[in-house]
Amino acid sequence: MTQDVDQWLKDLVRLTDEDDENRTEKQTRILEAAIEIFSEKGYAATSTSEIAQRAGVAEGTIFRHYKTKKDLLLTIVGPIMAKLVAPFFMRDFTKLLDKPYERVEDFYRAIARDRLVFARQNIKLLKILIHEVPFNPELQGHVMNVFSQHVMKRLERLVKHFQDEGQLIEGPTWRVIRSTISTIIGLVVTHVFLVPAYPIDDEEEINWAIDVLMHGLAKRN
Amino acid sequence: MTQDVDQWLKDLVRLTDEDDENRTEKQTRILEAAIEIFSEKGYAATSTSEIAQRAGVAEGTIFRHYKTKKDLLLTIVGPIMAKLVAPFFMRDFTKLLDKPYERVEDFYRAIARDRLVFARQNIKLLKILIHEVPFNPELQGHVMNVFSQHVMKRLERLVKHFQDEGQLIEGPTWRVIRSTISTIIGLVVTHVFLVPAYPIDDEEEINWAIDVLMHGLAKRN
DNA sequence: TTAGAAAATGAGTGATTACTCACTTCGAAA
DNA sequence: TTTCGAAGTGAGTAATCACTCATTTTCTAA
Repeated sequence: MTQDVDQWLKDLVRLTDEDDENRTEKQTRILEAAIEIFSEKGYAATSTSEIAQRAGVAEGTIFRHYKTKKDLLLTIVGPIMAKLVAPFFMRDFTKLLDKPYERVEDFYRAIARDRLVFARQNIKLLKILIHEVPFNPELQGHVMNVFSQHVMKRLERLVKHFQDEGQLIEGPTWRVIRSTISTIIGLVVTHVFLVPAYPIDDEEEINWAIDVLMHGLAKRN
Repeated sequence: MTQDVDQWLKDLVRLTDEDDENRTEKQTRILEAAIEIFSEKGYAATSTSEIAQRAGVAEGTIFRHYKTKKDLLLTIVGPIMAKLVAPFFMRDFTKLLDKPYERVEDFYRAIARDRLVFARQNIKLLKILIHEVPFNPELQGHVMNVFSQHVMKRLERLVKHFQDEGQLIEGPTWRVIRSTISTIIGLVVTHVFLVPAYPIDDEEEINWAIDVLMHGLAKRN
C-alpha cells in the first residue's frame, strides 16, 4: 500500500514531465488559460468557450486534447497534489530519523521555508485544488487516503522519534502534529493568500513562528 | 466608521430576526434546500430548478422571494458572516480590558470553546461562506473590511494590553495574533471539517492546544 | 515534392440555464 | 360571503452550456 503510493508519486512525476514535453503550443495555452480562469471564477462557473477565447484557440481544440471539461480539471489538479505532498516522500525525510543529533526545529523550519516558496509559486493551482477537492468525491478520497495513510504516518514516526529523544513534549503524536501543521499552514495562508502584499522577511517570520511553536512543544520538566 | 459597523451588525441581527419570523413555510423550505445543495455542490454548480425540486416548490416561487439566484446566496451568506465575527463586537469583549487580573489564556479558551460549538452548529453555512467569498468581490471586500478594520483592531488592543501586563511575549502584536488564530482555527477546522467523526473531549483538546500556545507566547525571561 | 497523419477549426447540436409572466390559489379583513 | 393583495404556479424564453464532427491547415518523414 505504501509502495503503491510511492509508485503513484513516481509515475505521476515522470508522466507529468513527459506530458510537459509532448505538449503542443496551443495545448499549453489552453492549460494556462484554464488555470487562470478556474482560479478566478471557479471550475463550475468557467465555460469552455471562455477558456478557448483566452487561449486564442477554437473551442473544438480543447476537446481534441481533453475528453471533457472535468478531464481538463483533473489534468491540472493531479500534478499539483503530487507536488504538494512530495517533500514527505523524499528519501531525505526517512533518512532524517537516522541522524541522532538532528533538531526538530531545523526540520520544521526547512519544511516551512520550502512550502512557503512552493505556495507562492503555485497560488492559482493551490486555489483550484482547495476549491474543487471538497466537491469532487474521487479527488477527496484520494487526498484523504494520501494524507492519512502516508503523510500522517510518516509524521507520526518522526514525532515519536523526537519525543523519545526528549526534544518534544509527551502525549498523543497527533496533537503535536496538529499544532505544528496549524502553525505552518497559518503562516503560509496568511502571507501567501490573505495579505501577500504585506512585506515580510521570510526567514524572520519563520524563525518567530517556529520559535513560538517550539517553546510550546518543548518537553516539560 | 467603527460605529457604522457596530450599527451594521445590530441592524443585521435585528433584520435577520424579523425576516425569520415573517417567512412563509415555503420560503423557509427554499432556504433550507438552497443551503443544503450550495454546501454540497457549490453555488455555481447548483441550479434553481434543483433547489425548487428539493424544497417541494415551483421554480417560480423562488423568484417571488429572491430577485436572482445571487440574491438567494447573499441572503444565506450575510447573516452567517455577522454571527461569525459577533463575539468580537460584544460588550464583554471591550470590558475585558478593564479587569486587570484577567488571564489571556482564559480569554483564548473561551473564544476557542465558543467558536468550536458555533462551527459545529453551522458547518454547511460556513462551507458556503468559505467557498463563495473568494469569488464574490463585494463579499470579499466586506469581509476584508470587517476583519482588518474591526476584528484586527480589537485584537491588537487586547494583545497590547496583555503584553503591557507582562502576560504575553513582546514584539509585533500581529505576530502574536497570527499564532493565536492559527491555533484556534487549526483546532476548529481539524475537528469540525476534516475529521469530525474522530471522537474528542472538547475541553481536553482546547486546554492542550491553548496550553501549547501559551507556553510559546508567554513572556520570555 | 509529396503523402499521410496529427492538429486545429467553427458551425452546429440537444440539453440546461436563470428568469418571466399570465394565471390560479389562498387567507384574512370587511 | 365577498373582496383583494399576497403567495404560489408552471409553461415558456432567450441565452448559454459542454461537446461533436466534417472539413481544413499544419507538420513530418520519405
